[in-house]
Amino acid sequence: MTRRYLHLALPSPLRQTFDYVLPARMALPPDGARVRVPFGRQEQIGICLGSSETTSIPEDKLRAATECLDEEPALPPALFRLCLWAAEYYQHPLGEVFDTALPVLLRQGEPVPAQGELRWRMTRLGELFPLDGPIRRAPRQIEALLKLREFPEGMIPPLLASLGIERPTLLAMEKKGLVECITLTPPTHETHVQGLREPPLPLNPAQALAVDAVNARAGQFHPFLLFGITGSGKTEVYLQAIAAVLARGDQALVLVPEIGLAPQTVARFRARFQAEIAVLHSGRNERERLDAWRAARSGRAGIVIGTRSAVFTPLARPGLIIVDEEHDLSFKQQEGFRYHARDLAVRRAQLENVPVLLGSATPALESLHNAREGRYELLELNIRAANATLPLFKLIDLRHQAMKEGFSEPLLQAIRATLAKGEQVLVFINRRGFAPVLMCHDCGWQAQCKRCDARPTVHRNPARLHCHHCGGETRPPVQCPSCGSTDLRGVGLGTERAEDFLQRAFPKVPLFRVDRDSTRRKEALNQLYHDIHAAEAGILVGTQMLAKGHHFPRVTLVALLDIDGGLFGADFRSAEHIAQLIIQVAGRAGRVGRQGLVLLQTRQPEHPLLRELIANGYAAFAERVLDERRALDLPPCGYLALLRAEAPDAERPMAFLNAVAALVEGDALQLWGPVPAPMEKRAGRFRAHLLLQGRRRPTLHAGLAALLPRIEALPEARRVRWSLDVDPQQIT
DNA sequence: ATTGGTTAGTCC
DNA sequence: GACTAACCAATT
Repeated sequence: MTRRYLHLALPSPLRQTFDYVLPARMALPPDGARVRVPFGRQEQIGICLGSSETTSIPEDKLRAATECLDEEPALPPALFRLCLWAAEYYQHPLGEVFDTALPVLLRQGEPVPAQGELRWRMTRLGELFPLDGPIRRAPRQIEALLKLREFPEGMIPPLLASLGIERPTLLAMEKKGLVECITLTPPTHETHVQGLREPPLPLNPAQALAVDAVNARAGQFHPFLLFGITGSGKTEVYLQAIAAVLARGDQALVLVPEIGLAPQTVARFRARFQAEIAVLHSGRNERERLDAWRAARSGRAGIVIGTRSAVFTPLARPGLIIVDEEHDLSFKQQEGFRYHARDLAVRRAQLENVPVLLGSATPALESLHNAREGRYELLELNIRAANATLPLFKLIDLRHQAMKEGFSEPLLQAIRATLAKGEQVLVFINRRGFAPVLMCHDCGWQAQCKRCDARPTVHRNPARLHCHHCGGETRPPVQCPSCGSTDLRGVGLGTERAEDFLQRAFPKVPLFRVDRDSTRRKEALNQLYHDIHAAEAGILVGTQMLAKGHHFPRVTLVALLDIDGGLFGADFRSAEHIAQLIIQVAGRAGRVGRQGLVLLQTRQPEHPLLRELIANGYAAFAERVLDERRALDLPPCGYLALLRAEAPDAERPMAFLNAVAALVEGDALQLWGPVPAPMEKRAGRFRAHLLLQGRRRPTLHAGLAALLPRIEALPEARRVRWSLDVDPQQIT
């Protein structure tokens, strides 16, 4: 009899598979099933990739698999193939890809189907057992036997306990073979509840067109880009497209940015649909995640809403995938397996044969490019719902302006006028804390983080120097360590200082600060939103948090205090990101029939991209940026991968990357670097990177696939922590 | 002499 | 990544 060998992916950073002997007692596991195996001197759970009758591993190294955990694969075929594809595309070890795709409890060996209900039931012997036989001196057992004969389907433990039948009695009877304990396995495929709780809202023609377009592609792969200005009713398009999916008995998967999964988002879905909604985000514990995962896989949940990693949730009957705010950076995992959930969602839709809908008011240039090249169908929503007009943009030239704590006089006048009308003002600053730098007024000394090449931010209440890069906190010095002066001052502007200043400038006006520090406490954010809605005139000061998701109907003036940093960032995507931020923040204003005003303070009022954005909108801006990208072969018109390395000293990362650079032959891949990272030292480690550029996607990928085994073989590779980032979003 | 820190090699 | 053996060093 020939032996079979299993090929397994194990959860380790090794880019290879491992072969094990399939023991005679074990049935052949299907692809995607979990198999427990000995690995080194410990045990691991691997994923089955297939089997064969031969192996290249010498006999003395081979070991036998311990057990198979799944009759049906833990990862259904489409997801299994998505993982294989992703491992290849991102050049990441397959075992770690599976690790990301599966809930932690499944990786630890929990069964895939939900644990069934426990029941005690009579056996065949028990049915026929004479009561005057050997049992006659055990009255409790007789009592139990009589009761169980009334319930041939078995009885649940609480019911037995209520009748005074105890567990020890049952265990004794089990030993004699009179009763047995069974678990009822729930059906693997369930159907979700259908129907609406509330009627759909009426659609404008553009929305109706979008819903019809998506519905027309049911059951086939077709990517859509829903480009809808803020307030144009994208969510209603999602809801009605989902309604059609549910009516067919299928399921919808909705991916949202990390911040987007606020309770009110889920509440809106729950209010509309009767179907069970499985919610997956970082705030849920492992048990809740597994429950949601099972509800999705069994088909019981009609809708699955989740953040990035929810793209790996199995669906019994997939019908539609939606990625809301598809431009959002939180869809890209920034460590370990650096996948992009939006891109995987498109690939998954292809494997599942379902349409995929990417929605945004400020689409990523990648997506706009795909739409322009005809790979995605563009659906546009240009009209704001509820008769709201678009806000008016104005630049405030900060040159030759007297400034008060970051506020120019024209801005203060506009704030005053808005408050006088009983309306609200939103002040956006992309920096939390009091001031970004602590400086000595006498000698110019600046506080420096010990573990990073960065200056810690000054915070008040409590007074702290807080490094936002490593999380380190210290007490601010009383005296300058350099000259001994006590005149240490915070320089620059953060949300705390703006709050301080505005409180003094407008003492009678309610003021709300919205940033990570003011909303750290659970429920604090909801309370803030509630208070803001309840207030009349008022000022909101905050960071990016104000730009995402939530809408403030009373805000008619939006002020962005300093956009110049974003316009000239180190990253080639800086302009794109600041434009998205400007449009998203502006979108918070003026929806209730009142014209909103957006004021941008800048020292670069002539900046051509900025002028294009505020004069002609995001689409026109994007066209110009795309032209620039094309000229430089930058994404989405060229393709990048970033090889990062870090170590406790500055030499080893550079030595490693130089060794890698020496491996690259031919001119298919252009190399940029290696160079130290923009912030070389971070959290006590020195970082450097090497950028690889290919003019075409297949060129880049072929180059990477050839390069990786050779990188792994480098002795320098063992002396650094290195990682490859395919399609990097942030070059930092 | 011990222990602690680093390095290189293995894991089917 | 987890683990181990081997090596070197400076602390009892």
